[in-house]
Amino acid sequence: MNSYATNPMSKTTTIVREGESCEVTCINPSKVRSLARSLPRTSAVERISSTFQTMSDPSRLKILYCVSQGDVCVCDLSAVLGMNVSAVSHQLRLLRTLNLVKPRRDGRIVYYSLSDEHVGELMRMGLEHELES
Amino acid sequence: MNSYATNPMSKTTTIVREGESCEVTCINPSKVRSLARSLPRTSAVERISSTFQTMSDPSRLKILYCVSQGDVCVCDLSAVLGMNVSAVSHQLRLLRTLNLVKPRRDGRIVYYSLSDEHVGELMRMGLEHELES
DNA sequence: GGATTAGTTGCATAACTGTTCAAATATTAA
DNA sequence: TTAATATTTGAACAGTTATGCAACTAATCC
Repeated sequence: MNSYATNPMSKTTTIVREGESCEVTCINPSKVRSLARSLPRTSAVERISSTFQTMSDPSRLKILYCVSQGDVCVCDLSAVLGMNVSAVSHQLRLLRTLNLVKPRRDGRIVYYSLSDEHVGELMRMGLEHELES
Repeated sequence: MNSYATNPMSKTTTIVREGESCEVTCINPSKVRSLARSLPRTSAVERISSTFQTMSDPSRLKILYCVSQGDVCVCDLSAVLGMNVSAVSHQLRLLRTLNLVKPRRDGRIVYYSLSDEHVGELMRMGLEHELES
């Protein structure tokens, strides 16, 4: 095979990554090829992970919880969460940009509500598991 | 009421936040009290959000996907993902610390597999939604 | 217009994070 | 023991991010 002091376990095989073929060294070629075929491409994984990232901050997750229960204004969110009004507004802007919440103005007051049901589902699932463990 | 030029919408009420009672100014006292009652406490929210944070990185999410399909060694993960072996190992250590993956040594080779079914569920849900949209 | 309230935004900053490089450890076989 | 391989680890770095402050806009009522 070769003249090294130990037998390397590694072999080489060809896989397709992000649409382009490339040769890689690995231990289990068939497993690697199988994974390379089924792994969603980076663009899709990035979209999913960014959804999770939105829910990865405690303050933001609390905000999402509140607005999932119905319309809540900035001032009330600030009161419930014990957060600076400015901090709440910054987070709401982020959520607005991602189309996860939608604002409704009533005079000086702006009410926010959850507009993405998928995020609501993931949040409920996370909550359920946490409370039962 | 008062002698200001405009009528403020804000009122004050008392809620319980993280176990301690505090007076807050808000627009809708009853809504605020209701949210304050149902909002899980910070320690629980932090645990949930840290689960989401784990899945908020594309590389880590790919690793989790791979090890959810069966045992995979570091070298093969590196090959499939096109990542530095060291980077993969760093991420695996993090996942190990969180008890999300478990290692199994076979000689020089260490195989990792998913050990937290809840994370697997959340990942599948995220994937399903992404692929259908 | 003028004064007050509700909310937004830009900037600065401190904290965190993912990756790489280099060095170390663990295992195997000659 | 020696050499090679598979993985781990520590340190450093670049990039990101959540928050607070101050200044701003938007809306209301006199």
